[in-house]
Amino acid sequence: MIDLRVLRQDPELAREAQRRRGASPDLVDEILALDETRRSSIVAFEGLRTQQKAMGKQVAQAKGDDKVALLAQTKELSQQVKAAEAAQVAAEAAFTDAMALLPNLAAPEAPAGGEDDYVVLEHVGEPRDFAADGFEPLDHVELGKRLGAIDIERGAKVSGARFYYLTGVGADLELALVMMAMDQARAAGFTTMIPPALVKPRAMEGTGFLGQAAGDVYRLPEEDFYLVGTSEVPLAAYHSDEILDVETLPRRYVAFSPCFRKEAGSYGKDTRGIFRVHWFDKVEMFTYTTLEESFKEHERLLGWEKEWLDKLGLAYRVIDTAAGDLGLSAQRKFDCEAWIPTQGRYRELTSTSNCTEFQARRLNIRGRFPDGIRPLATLNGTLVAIPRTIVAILETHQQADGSVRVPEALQPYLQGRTTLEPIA
RNA sequence: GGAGGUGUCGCAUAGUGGCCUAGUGCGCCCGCCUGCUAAGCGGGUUGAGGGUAAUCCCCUCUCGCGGGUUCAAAUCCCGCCACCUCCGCCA
Repeated sequence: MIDLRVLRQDPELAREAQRRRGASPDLVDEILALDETRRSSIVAFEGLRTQQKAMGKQVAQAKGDDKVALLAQTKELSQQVKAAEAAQVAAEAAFTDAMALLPNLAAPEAPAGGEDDYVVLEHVGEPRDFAADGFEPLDHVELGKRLGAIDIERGAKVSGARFYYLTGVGADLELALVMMAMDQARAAGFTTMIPPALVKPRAMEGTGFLGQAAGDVYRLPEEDFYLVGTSEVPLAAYHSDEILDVETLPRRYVAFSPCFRKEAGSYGKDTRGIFRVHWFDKVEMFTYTTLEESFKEHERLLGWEKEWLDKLGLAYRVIDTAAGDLGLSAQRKFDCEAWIPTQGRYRELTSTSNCTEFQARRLNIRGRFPDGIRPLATLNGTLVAIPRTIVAILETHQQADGSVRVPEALQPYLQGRTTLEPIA
């Protein structure tokens, strides 16, 4: 939810933001009209309620015939109050529903347009030149098989398409990556968290995942639970309905959790291997801070993501996502895309979003400032999404004999192994 | 899953239909007093929304949440949620 005051004072700002996302600006005017209706219904209700309270006092003190007469009057007034209250509740709901549809206002710096209108901010490292090394790179599916690291056939047998087992050194690799990521985050001052992966609708709705992304979310209708697609959800909802002292900010959390995604609408995309799957584990960074600080914090989160990819020896580029590709909650988003040798292109490995006060308004997360109470800003950033990172590592660091070199920083977490060798 | 209990303004409590505009104590904040501190004295101290551009002021809502009964609900009734105790089941 965006700031209603801003919307009232400068609706053109919001209309323009909608246009830059490729969305309709009419929603803004719809909301303003509903806000007017809502306010007049409040005035009407409060007036009647004040009358009712005054008469209630008279009734309490009156006796005999006076009381009987007063009761007849208050009875009628009571009906009016009820009607006015119902009208007010309805107006409020109509307003809130419309407001929930309005995405965050994209940052002025975010490029206008859709998915393909991103701006490349920088390239780090050079894609590996396999021609110079004198061999054709294998893809991660083949490498995973030879190393005994990834079992896709049995994943499909047990759970279906887009499922997999990490086995042997593959499983070791996940645990190593998780520990290494946690160590980096802990050193940066993050509090380690293991959050629930099943959440109630409020948490999902509040983080903005029941908007356009709703089709991608698994739901347990029997219990009215959702399976989270990212630990951003339980981390954002962690402080819902709380007022945090501003001196305790920023609050930085890093969570390990499974992530579940239907991947609806991506039929035929990335069907080979474990690049796009229904379930994976992820280590996610999350920050609560002030709106003013959020922009610098966003840069810091990006910095930690880059530090991470640097340590893994991956070539990547950083993109500034276009307004239309921001999702409901984000004001600005940077993606780090690593070079995947057998795909011959850069693919998203991590993503960091500044949601400004958008999620905080929906989840009622506020800060106590010297001059009052205001919503906080929330930000999130991937440290490591396991399968994609494994894909990038295996393909990038493979050697002619089918073995894979282990990046130096990762070696201590893999029992000192410097290479992963094919089995049998 | 079953039985019972509890849920009031940061904490602890009072409040069994109208004088509750929710009292009191503790804590906290401001001031006074005071060699310093403590004590004492006075005032303030939930949050949301509306009137307003407004940190003043006025009003409405807020006693776990949602319904209902009533002219009137913290109080009575129903449903839900959370926590506690016990039983069952289970990794």
